Amino acid sequence: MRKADVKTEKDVIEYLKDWSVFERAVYVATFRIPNGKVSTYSRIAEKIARPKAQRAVANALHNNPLYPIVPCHRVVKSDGGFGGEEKAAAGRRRHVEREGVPTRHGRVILRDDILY
DNA sequence: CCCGTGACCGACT
DNA sequence: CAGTCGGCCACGG
Repeated sequence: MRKADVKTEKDVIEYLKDWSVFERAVYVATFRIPNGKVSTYSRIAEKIARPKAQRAVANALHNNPLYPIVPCHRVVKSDGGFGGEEKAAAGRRRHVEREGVPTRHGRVILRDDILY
């Protein structure tokens, strides 16, 4: 299956058939984040029943083979900041802003109504 | 099986 | 507010 044909959650799972169970869980959870909203590495970790695996979640998203179908740009740090290399981080920030998420001082304003 | 590597986090200075 | 520190964890070598 080609990346361009990945549309549904099932497609995501099939496309990632050879990846680990953990990584699939991370990508599926991220795939569910609605447009205009964001989540955090911690919250994703909680959603997949692995509350203490935020670092592993970040590692997985770092290797996201389905960007932007799996919207890893909607996953931010606990303080609303964007992790990773400066250039890539800025790119994800602009992408999120374009989706209507408010930011300030380069960080997402984490309000309950925009948090997934 | 041990070890290094991170897009992390909360507490603390 | 910025910088440190220790704890955490999946993954690959």
